[in-house]
Amino acid sequence: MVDQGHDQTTDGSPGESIDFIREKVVADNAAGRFGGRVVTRFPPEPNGYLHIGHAKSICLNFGIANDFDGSCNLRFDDTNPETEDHEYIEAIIDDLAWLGFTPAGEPKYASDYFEQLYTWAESLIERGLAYVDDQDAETISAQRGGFGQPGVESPHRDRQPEENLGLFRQMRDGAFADGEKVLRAKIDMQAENMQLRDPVLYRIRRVPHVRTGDDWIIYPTYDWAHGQSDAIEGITHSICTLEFADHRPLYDWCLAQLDLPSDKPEQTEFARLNLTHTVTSKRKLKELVDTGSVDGWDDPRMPTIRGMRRRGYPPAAIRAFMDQIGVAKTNSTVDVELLESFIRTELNDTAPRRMGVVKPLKVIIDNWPEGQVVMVEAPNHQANPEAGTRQVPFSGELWIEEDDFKLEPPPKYYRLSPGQEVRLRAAFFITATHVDTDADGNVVAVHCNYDPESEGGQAPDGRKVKATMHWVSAPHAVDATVHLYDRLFIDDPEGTEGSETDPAQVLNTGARETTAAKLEPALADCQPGDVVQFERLGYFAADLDDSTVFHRTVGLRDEWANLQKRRDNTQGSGKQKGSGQNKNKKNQQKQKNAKSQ
RNA sequence: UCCCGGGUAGUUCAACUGGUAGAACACUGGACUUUGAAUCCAGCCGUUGCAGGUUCGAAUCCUGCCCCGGGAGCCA
Repeated sequence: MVDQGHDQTTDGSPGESIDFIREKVVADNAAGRFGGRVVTRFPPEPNGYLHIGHAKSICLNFGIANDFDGSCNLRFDDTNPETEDHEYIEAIIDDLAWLGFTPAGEPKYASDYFEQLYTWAESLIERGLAYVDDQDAETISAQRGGFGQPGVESPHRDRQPEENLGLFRQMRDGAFADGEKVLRAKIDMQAENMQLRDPVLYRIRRVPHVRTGDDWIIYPTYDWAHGQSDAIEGITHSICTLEFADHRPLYDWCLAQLDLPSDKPEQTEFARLNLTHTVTSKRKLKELVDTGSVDGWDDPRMPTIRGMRRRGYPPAAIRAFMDQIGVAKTNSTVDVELLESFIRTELNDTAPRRMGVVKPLKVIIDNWPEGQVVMVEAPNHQANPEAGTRQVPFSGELWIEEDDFKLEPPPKYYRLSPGQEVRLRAAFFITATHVDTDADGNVVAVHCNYDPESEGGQAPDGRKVKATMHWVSAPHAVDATVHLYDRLFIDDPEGTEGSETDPAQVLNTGARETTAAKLEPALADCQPGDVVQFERLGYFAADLDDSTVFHRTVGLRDEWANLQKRRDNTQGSGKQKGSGQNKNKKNQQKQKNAKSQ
């Protein structure tokens, strides 16, 4: 298994802190359960693209397999032909590989087991443990009862095995219309756990299946397929999210009815990942795509694997993040800032440094010899001399960042302003003298003088400047389109989960700002997907299709921006940070409770 | 209303299963700096949901309560 970045091995030695699932595995191994084998699986339904939430499950399942010298399968849970598609299968295989994980053997499919599942269903019927019900979905649902309310047994519940077997075979052979009959497990209509009130095992659906085409018109439900698929593949630890906890008794019941060659797999649930400012609901993400709120599943603003890939997130950083947040049963919301901090940490080590001006302002050096161009040598990575240097052209006409000049500098501003001397990175000291303005009084160019003695960025007299700024020589600049991103969602969008709030309402329509940037010539050599640091601005990824387009992966930490934000906050509205949100959440919950009672 | 799960710094997780509640991120300050970055040091943050009980000693065990999440698809 390919597995960069996971050097952690777990032997359960005391002092080492491991999550509750790994603890369980350690205990199982110590007890000799499963003969010491550890086999997990990642079981997506191929009905959408993978997102950051799936990445947690992937890292968990593959991580455990790796830690315990086991293996992890990729299995498509393709039991519902209505929503599934090849497009998704291929994308999932691709995304998984990109994340850095290699499944054991070929991808598996629940549909590979349809025949076996069918045979097992017949054996259930023969033993009087399942029956064919003629009632429609609405009736079955009503009879199921409610929380604390008794269930009502179907009039067909006591059909004899021979009759059930005949009907079930007719179901498979097409004698009935879609929805006319179902196969149900005969468990307990009074069970406190709703999942046990005679759950549906098979339904009739005349929809071509991605893989089996028209071979079948009856399809097993999740509950009848999942545990058995695990068992067939010899899965030992079946790890899923919390909402399946109520299904566990059913998972166990199904397996208990069957004669299995090996130990029964064990289901364990963990809390799914919630991120602030992020939606991780397939339905809502699809809505964003369908309504054109984003460019597609791979829009760099999307929390999909493909979105993050286009955005320039390194897979190693995503893995490290998942290791850090750990695994628990507590419902929790992780701050996206933590993810971003891992992205920065990784990119800080790996991304070559370059200069790019994202919002250009013209600088004219009045005392620069007309037409002269010199090459200056700039390091590719300050902290890593092995990364080498590059030659960057310098001339009398430059682009600098709009934010780096102020006609009237605020306190503690030590970038360029009239009379202020600054260093241009790896080049010269310059001092602003005067500006050109347009008819509206906007600054269109800053005139400066340079110090010829300061070549390379150091004055012979040893005088210091407070600011070092990036720049690009105007005649040599490479034009590029740069996308700057903000959070896709203004507020915590998962707070609206359960209500019918349109994700579009919390959508930050200003999440993408596009600028015409001026880049140093070396940036023309970027290959699609390359991620570099534009010094002082952040990390930028060359687009996968067009490497003259750059996406800002993540900005650098910016203390100057923080300082200004704080200044604004203390001056203006004294808005509290967390309390408002919490209150909203509580109110929503109250409303929700009121509704359901 | 019934069942299941959960509640520990701002956030995510720890706490060798009864022995001084720690780490990361965030935040604050300092050092260094040709990125207001990175790096390095230091600091701040806790009535462990609440109230009782057992104990020399409780985040941990017991009782009651509160709050949050999930569950009544022929979705997964």
